[in-house]
Amino acid sequence: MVGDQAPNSERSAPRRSGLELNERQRTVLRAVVEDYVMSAVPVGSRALVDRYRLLISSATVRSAMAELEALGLLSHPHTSAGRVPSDLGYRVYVESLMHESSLNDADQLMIRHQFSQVQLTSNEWLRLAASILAGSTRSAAVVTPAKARRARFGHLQLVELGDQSRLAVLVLADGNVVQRRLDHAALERTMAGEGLDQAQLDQAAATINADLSGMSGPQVRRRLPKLAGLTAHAAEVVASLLEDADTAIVEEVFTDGIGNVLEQPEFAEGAKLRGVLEVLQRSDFLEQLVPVLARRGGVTVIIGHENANDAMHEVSLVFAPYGEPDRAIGLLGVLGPTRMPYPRAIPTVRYLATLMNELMASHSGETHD
Amino acid sequence: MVGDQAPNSERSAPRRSGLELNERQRTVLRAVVEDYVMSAVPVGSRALVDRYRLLISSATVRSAMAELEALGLLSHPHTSAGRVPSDLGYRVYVESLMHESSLNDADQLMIRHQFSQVQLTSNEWLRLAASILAGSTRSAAVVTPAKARRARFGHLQLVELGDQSRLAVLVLADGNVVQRRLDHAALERTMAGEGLDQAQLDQAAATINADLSGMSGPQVRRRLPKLAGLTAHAAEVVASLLEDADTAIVEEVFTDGIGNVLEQPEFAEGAKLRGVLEVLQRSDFLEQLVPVLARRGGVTVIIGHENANDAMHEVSLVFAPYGEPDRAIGLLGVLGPTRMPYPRAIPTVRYLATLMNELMASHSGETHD
DNA sequence: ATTAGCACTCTCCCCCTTAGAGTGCTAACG
DNA sequence: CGTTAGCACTCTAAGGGGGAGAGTGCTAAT
Repeated sequence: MVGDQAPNSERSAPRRSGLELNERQRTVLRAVVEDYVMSAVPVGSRALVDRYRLLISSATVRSAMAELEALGLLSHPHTSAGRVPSDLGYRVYVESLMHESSLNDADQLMIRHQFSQVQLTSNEWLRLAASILAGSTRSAAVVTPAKARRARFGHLQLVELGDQSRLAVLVLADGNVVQRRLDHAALERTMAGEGLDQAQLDQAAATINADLSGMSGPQVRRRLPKLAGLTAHAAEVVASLLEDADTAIVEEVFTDGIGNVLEQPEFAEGAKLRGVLEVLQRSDFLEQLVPVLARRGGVTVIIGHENANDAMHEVSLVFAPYGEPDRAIGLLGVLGPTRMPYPRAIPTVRYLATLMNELMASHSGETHD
Repeated sequence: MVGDQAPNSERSAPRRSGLELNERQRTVLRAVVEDYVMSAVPVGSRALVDRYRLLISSATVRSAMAELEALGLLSHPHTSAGRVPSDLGYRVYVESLMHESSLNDADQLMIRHQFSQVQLTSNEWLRLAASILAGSTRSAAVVTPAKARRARFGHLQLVELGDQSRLAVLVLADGNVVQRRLDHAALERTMAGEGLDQAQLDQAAATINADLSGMSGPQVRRRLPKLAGLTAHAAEVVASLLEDADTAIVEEVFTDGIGNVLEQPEFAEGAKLRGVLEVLQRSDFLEQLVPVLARRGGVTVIIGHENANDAMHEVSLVFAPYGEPDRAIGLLGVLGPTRMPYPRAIPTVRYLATLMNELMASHSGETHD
């Protein structure tokens, strides 16, 4: 329905050198990939002609396989097993062999329905997106919230809480919200006065708002000396809030369907996933991915060793950015073994990215805690 | 340092019938549990006397083991393997055999240091808490944000965004924040007027705030008819925001260290964790745990089959609530195989719970997005 | 009551064998 | 000359003995 026919150039990570396959090789490679993705069992020449009703003999398939292996597209676990696609083999498949079925209308409707079903706030969108991705690709899904690369001041509100403290709520230019409770001591430093009522707080906030609109943390900090005494510490608070928001771009990552991956035979030995989970959870891996994917746009597929991170050498990523390039960018996608159902994963990821775009751009952009 | 000597009664889930062990049985059971927790290998009588320098012979240990097995505290994988503690065996160990070393000062300091290190917002506290729990117990950690059982109105702010829309930021009585962007259409219904400037918005908010303070979603909704026309739709928005907050009590769950569990031999076959992960992520499992743990207070240990949920029959939970019972309650704890280092996990969980309490209660209660 | 001794049981591991799948090569075929 | 049938070869996976070792339970002696 939306953006499902992206050009191939959009999704390839590395540029391939002129790798020209004849029709038979293409057919065989496609069949090997698809069979192996289904069965997880190395596929032999005989099985291939049987299952795919190829009109050639197994011997012919064998020689084609040998050619593909020489090209580095297939590999041999050992002499007498079937063939398995190499990372490069998957790459060729994804770029020029795959029949990429755009997500059918029923699926699209079903997904849309799930989103419309609930009174959702944006973090729940993320959770739901992850859940849908995981469910319909049988892989692990990862969704990060959309945040601006550099946090900018939007609007500050000072709120009186029940007790002595105040809450500083800072709406960023990208629509996200950062907040901090100010205790009594901090408040005195900020306001140089006690017992301020809400009207006075609003007054103070108005001053700040007029002054700092659109600024980043460092800018606010540079501006500090020039501010009237009243708001100096408040500006300090604002600056540190903005800087917090900067450093924690991908603060929360929503994942789902890790169990799906654990079920795959390549990860039957659970410890193999350990490194992947750690990279996902702890490092700035996703954060570094944001600008890369944002620049490329559309769906990016990263297969096995194409992945820079060692821990990720046995998995593939199918990811897309969403959001508005100049405002807030988030990531969403799936992670699974290289033996991944790309023709399913890619349109699903693409569709969800466009859907998230719609949701963000159009009317009710809600956010929750 | 704080609250580390809780009475035993505080942490047992089921009440045990009078199960009286003599000194030798206690010693043997303790040794079996501790050895098995360390090694993951069924422990034999001979190995036990060797490793623990028991002053009795292996034959004596054997008969003690047979007694313990008759009592249901130990079990036998098969005739000629060593003994393994049963769930009940762990239970007895946890309740009356364990030497629970309170977290030593160095560890406490180290943890405190990590919290003081960063300019943290509350969700990052949660993440950090999970990370520390996972790291120091070598299990999976789970932390949920502290939320009030029933969301109550605290303070509403209407914020003008750059474009045509406004943002409704609702600070709940428990200090959490819910927000929703109001598009143009919604805004007209709300305010019956366009081009309202910030001052007018503040005015409108003030009216609402005076009226709805402390109310729950349904209460707001009941009050709707009595409100002046101007704020009717705004109140509707408030009500639905409150109800959203209600239904999504445990909206975000921070987990860490799943890889630790995958490394344990009992979960070497990764798929065994699948059910557990699903329960944790999808169901209301944790949500149901909140009131139970809150009522019990302190650290609760749930071992294997004590767990109501079938998927959890092979894991143990060591959890504690944190927060203030009447305001906001959250959960934190670890999940691992029943073969868990309880004497380490329990004090760690307890310490982190008290630490989170301190952080929440005392000066800078910050919250972020 | 405790312990030494001993027969017995069971798993684990190693090794061997076999069956089966799949390959690569060669020679025949259209 | 590309394609195919045939065949020898290779390698794995699965199954079937043995030990070896660990551990038990029982009994008799202390």
